Amino acid sequence: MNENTFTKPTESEIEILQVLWQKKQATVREIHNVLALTKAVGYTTTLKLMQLMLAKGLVARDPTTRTHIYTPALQQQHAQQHYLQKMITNLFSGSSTELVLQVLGNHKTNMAEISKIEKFLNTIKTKTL
Amino acid sequence: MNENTFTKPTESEIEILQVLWQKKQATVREIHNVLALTKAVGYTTTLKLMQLMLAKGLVARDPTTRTHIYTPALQQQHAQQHYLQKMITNLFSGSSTELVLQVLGNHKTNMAEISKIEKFLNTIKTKTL
DNA sequence: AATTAAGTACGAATAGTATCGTACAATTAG
DNA sequence: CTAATTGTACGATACTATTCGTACTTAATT
Repeated sequence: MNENTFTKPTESEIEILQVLWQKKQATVREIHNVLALTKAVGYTTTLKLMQLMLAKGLVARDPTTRTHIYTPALQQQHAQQHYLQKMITNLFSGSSTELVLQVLGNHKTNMAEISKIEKFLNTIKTKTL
Repeated sequence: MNENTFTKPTESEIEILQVLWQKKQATVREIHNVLALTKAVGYTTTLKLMQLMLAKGLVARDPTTRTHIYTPALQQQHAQQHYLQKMITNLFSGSSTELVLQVLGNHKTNMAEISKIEKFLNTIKTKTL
């Protein structure tokens, strides 16, 4: 698997990646414990999924230790871009601005965050001019 | 199917809904023609999908005419919110602001759109104060 | 009226995803 | 040293989604 090729993770795989992105690395047990907090799933199911993800090149692992340690092999930002693009196309008729407005309208955003966004808009402006 | 119950459309179903949301209403043939522009798919496949969507309550149709006319039964905004929420949770570690910044960074946004966003941020500000 | 064209209905095959039981291996506890 | 515990490997199964062929129906054309 070439690292430029984006292998689309399934929904379950994204849940696992999400944990890996946050922890940087984790064992199957650790990931399973996190998933088990929000849904009923057997340990071997998580294990199997991660083995499949390894085959797809979505994760890497250190097999030298008895308990394998997994790391994400797909950058979070790559996945973010892929799914954002798909979402803009299929759900927002191609308008990224509509998506932004929808998010801002539906989620509490505090002052610090608003400032961050405003600051970012200003840098875009200077480039646009 | 109760209208408060959100039946999660599959990916193919969203593609069909996208066409319906834009056209407001359409026949199977019309939708199929649009889908055929971007992917190879048989007419009866599209038909079958739409019949399944009818059963799920994702679309409605007027069967009094020979060629049934379909309308979306799921509001675009509801689908948008559902998938945005999921995306924020699974791909952006729960941070809607991160998502906004990512979108703004990856998509050309012209002055008119920037202003629209800034205006919206200002209305949020007054509510936050 | 008969033929062709355009439509719906739906069973069945295929493909993709998720789930878990069981076998086996290695480590740890007694 | 033997048991129990904890881990990996992987086949089998169930579930979900997608695809399309074929039968049938209705309308239009000749």
